[in-house]
Amino acid sequence: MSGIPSAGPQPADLWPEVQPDAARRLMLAGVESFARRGYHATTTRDIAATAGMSPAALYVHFPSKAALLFTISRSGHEQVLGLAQQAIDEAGDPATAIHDLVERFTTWHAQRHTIARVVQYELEALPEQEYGVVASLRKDIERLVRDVLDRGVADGVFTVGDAGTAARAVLSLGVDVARWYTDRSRLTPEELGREYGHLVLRMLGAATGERP
Amino acid sequence: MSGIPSAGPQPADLWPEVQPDAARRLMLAGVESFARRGYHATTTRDIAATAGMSPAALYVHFPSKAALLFTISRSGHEQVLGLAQQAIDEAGDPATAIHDLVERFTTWHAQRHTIARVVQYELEALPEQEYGVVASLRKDIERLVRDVLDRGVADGVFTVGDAGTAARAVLSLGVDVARWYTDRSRLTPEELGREYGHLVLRMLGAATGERP
DNA sequence: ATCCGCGCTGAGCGCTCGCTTACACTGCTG
DNA sequence: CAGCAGTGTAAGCGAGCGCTCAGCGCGGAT
Repeated sequence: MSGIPSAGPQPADLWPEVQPDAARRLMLAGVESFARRGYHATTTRDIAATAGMSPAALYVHFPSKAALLFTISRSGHEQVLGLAQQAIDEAGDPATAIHDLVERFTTWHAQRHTIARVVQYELEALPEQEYGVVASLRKDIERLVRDVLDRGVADGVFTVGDAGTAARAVLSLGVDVARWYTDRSRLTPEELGREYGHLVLRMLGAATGERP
Repeated sequence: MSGIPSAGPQPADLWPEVQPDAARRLMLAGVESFARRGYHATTTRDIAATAGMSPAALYVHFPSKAALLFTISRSGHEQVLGLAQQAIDEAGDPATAIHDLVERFTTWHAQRHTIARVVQYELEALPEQEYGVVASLRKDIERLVRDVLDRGVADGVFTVGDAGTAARAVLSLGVDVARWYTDRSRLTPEELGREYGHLVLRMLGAATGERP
């Protein structure tokens, strides 16, 4: 159905547009630290040390530790939203759309599992206003999936008891990948994405013409 | 297939065996605080205030804040392991076993979503030794699911590309419920459990004799 | 040659953290 | 009644936190 080539597993080329270079290094260091220990257990000294700078350097580029998290989180959510939207736009029918969306969504969460962990599990640490921005992006993503599911049910390709619950389940599978996937996991991000795309179609009652 | 009656949505009767009463109130306060803000963002003063005591009272019953988390986490993991084991023991075949396991697992995570959040998402805050104990319980749970899946594949009732990946997916669905479920969610824990039990059977390629 | 402004640092401020200590109250036991 | 174990508190210690600030080095414009 889709078959996206891997963009490379390293996050080195994340945020190529962020200027100056030091700000990007701080974001990278923040992702690393937040993912490993969690936002609240991470100190600004940790982040600075990982980025090879003094603690005060953080405040030259970001007004606060929370603002650094927000920049990371918003960017990640925008990437995911874009990737979901693209999968839907490029697909002709709901089954292909859901399949490709799940495949790319899952692959992204496995490939970028460090940033994905921050994106999915540290958003409650955001200040109220910033949280609102991110929450709105999350609603957009859920709405996208929900709408495709509704179309599929209307077309008779999906059979689900409750579309809202099914949408949650579809996203849950991909989101949870960020929790358990590591670089030592047996399947590559692409293999996992393909497998999950398949599982989800079956879960939704869409015949995929398979047999072992 | 199963149909477990709800044990009551309130966690008031959790840990009825914990003595003295003040220790249980502290655990309850800890669960509440850890779930809402996360372990590291929770202060011992928060916990004590929620339990209606002075900060020093915590140390009468627990040697440290981390020990309180450990007590909560271990107990929760033991409950989940027990519930999974029981579902398997009571079922005659792999399909029924997986269905009932997912149903009870999901219902538990929705009904006890506050403690489930702590159990599933705060374990990395545990000290190394305590983490080991909990990690071992988690391995037991995963092994349980994995074994049932293997049996089902051998019997020809399940069709999956990779049993390990499928086991992860099955557990992911239930675990992630703790992240998004709230008391205001549209489906009751029991309804959600039934729906997820159904979805998982279909995901595993087990015909359930359904049609809308 | 001088100046400016950006990127960065060393030092440290004010505060809150987990936890300890000294002590008080209660009810039970001899 | 004295003694004691169990349960609680008020006060506060030392450490580490997020963040600030005065100043420094340096490349480019004047």
